[in-house]
Amino acid sequence: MKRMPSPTLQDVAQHLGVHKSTVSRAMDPARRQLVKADLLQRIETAAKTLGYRPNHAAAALSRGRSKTIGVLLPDITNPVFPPILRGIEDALDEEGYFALLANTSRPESRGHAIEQAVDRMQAQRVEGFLVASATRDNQWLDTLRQSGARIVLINRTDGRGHLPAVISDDMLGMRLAVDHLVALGHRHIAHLAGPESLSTGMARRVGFVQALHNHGLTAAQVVMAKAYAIESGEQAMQQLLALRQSHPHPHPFTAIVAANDLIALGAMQTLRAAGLNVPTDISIVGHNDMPLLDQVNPPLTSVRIQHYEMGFKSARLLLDALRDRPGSQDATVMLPPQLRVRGSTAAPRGA
Amino acid sequence: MKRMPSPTLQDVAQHLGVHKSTVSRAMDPARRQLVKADLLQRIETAAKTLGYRPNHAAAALSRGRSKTIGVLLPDITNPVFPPILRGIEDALDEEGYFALLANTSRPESRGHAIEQAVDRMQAQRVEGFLVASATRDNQWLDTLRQSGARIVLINRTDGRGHLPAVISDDMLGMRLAVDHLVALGHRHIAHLAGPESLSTGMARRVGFVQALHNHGLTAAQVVMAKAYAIESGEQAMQQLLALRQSHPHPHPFTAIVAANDLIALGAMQTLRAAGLNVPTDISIVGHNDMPLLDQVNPPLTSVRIQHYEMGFKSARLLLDALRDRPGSQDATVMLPPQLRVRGSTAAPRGA
DNA sequence: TTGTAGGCGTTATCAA
DNA sequence: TTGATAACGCCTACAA
Repeated sequence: MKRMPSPTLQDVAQHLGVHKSTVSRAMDPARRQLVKADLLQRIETAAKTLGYRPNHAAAALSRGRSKTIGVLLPDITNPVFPPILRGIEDALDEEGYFALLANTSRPESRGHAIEQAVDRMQAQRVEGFLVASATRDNQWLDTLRQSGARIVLINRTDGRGHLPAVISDDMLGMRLAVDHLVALGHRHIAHLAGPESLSTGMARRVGFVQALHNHGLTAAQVVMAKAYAIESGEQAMQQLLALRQSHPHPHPFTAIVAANDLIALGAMQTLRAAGLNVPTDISIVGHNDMPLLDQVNPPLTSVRIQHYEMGFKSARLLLDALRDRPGSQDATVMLPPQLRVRGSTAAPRGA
Repeated sequence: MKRMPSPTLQDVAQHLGVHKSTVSRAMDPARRQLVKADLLQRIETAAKTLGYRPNHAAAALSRGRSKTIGVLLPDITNPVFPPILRGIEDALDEEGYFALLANTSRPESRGHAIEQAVDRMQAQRVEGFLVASATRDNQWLDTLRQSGARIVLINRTDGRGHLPAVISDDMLGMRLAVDHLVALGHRHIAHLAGPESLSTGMARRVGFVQALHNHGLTAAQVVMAKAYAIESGEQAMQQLLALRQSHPHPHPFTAIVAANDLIALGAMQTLRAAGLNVPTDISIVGHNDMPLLDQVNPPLTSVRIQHYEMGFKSARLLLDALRDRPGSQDATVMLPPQLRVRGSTAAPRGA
């Protein structure tokens, strides 16, 4: 039959007795017009019958653009990331780009996972990076930036430097949560914070305090969960209940804002185990609005973040930056979250 | 400063006054031994100080291996796919491969989404394909196979041909579900099936009937859901209840096996709305064991599929096939599912 | 409107 | 053990 290797421009060219440059032109939408109409026609049919497929690897080498970008995220298995990734790929797809993905949180051999991934991506000559890994330890990020790489951050900001980023407005998110609870009549509200080492953990805690302040209120209590996980939520809630016992207060908290849905779910379990009812005894608001939250008992009120849009915008921002389109420099795009009110929040007892 | 483009083998070579071939050898672990020890040393330090980074695009062109494989799946946003993808990438990572991902289900311009994705992947010269898109309409898959591409299927089989595949043992899965219910005392069990157009939909329905048959039982009723979605589950359950009314039976079903968790969740909602209690009136078993199922009310008993392992094995299988290692040809690997028993199943009334 | 030549950064094959 | 040369397939000048 035919030979194994797929035909090249050269093959198509000599099949027609023309030069490969001509075929190259004919294949490029941008320069197609430079080829006479009927020749173009013949080239196209020849290409089709020979089964020609462009070799992007060769084009990449020649033009220095690989049409790939690197995406770094902790773990695609964490439900916040799939919509982000989907947004990224939908945006990249429009321009013929592919994402090279790396899950940076590996149980084994942790530590250099990120650096290795970045190395491999640079070997593949990715044109830029989308970084959703949220650790605030940034050694590698600094190195990466100094190497001149194009970078856009997702759902996190950059401590010192000013890298462009697409984030959710955590101040607003907390304001929505707090305003909702205050409107229901709550005046004593506690916060189950996320790890301070993550930028969202810190931003949401600050946002929570600020939102209360807007109402002339102060935080009833703040306890930090060790991780964004159900068990951490359980533990943190136990601490919160212990605090409540050891420091009896004339007005104990009647509502809780959690930095994350998993923390909120853990808290609900602990409350249930302690014989407290949600929402009649205590209201709870989560954060992220992950899937199936409407199916738990009670359905969890949560701050919905525009994950898909974050992914999409960040990819667009990066693509624009690669074109050196101005206006995309150092931009920090903030997306507004929305509150999804469900059954876990209600007016406090006797309100 | 230094020039923008990253240094090449040539740069490193002339920095040391040696030939680039030598540097090339020094950089390749497999041929490193052919270089004298001290020269190797000098080359390595020179490479480090110059900031040399291998250009994989060039290597790909030269060696004809891109070190990338294409992954086709409907939508990463569907919770079954993240663990599969994670498994794939963990396996690929071990060999320095990257996955190029395409979400094949696009709302707009549906139809040619898959073909376009495949085209782009072939242009990138992926070395093989991992296909988790489950439609049983296979025009494009046939074309792809005939083009000589290496393919491994995930969570689906191939109608006519015999492509290697990694699937879950759906017969066993249904047997686990049915055995569990029968052991609890159920004798009249209905099935909410998935779409017949998906291979899992069909396989699970067949498995269900077979599993009942093993006990000398026959299916109380089978209704097909239009999609793997909560709403479809609600609708299908309504049909099931209607059937139950219109055809009064001396022994109405006391348990339901759903082809999928979302269908099961929808069914639970409909049952609740109809004033029926799960599990006291009716037991329900789901399928897939998606995240947060232990948090719904009641916690859903479900057949847990080894998604991560499916991804990992499929990638390994493909990598082995690329090396022409025998034993990996036409292999169909079947992974055993497990039953996760939770609160949605109990003994039937009066048992 | 088409052809020619050279180069992108590597690897492979010889030769030295 | 190292060097020289020719691909790999495409793109971009520039020349015709």
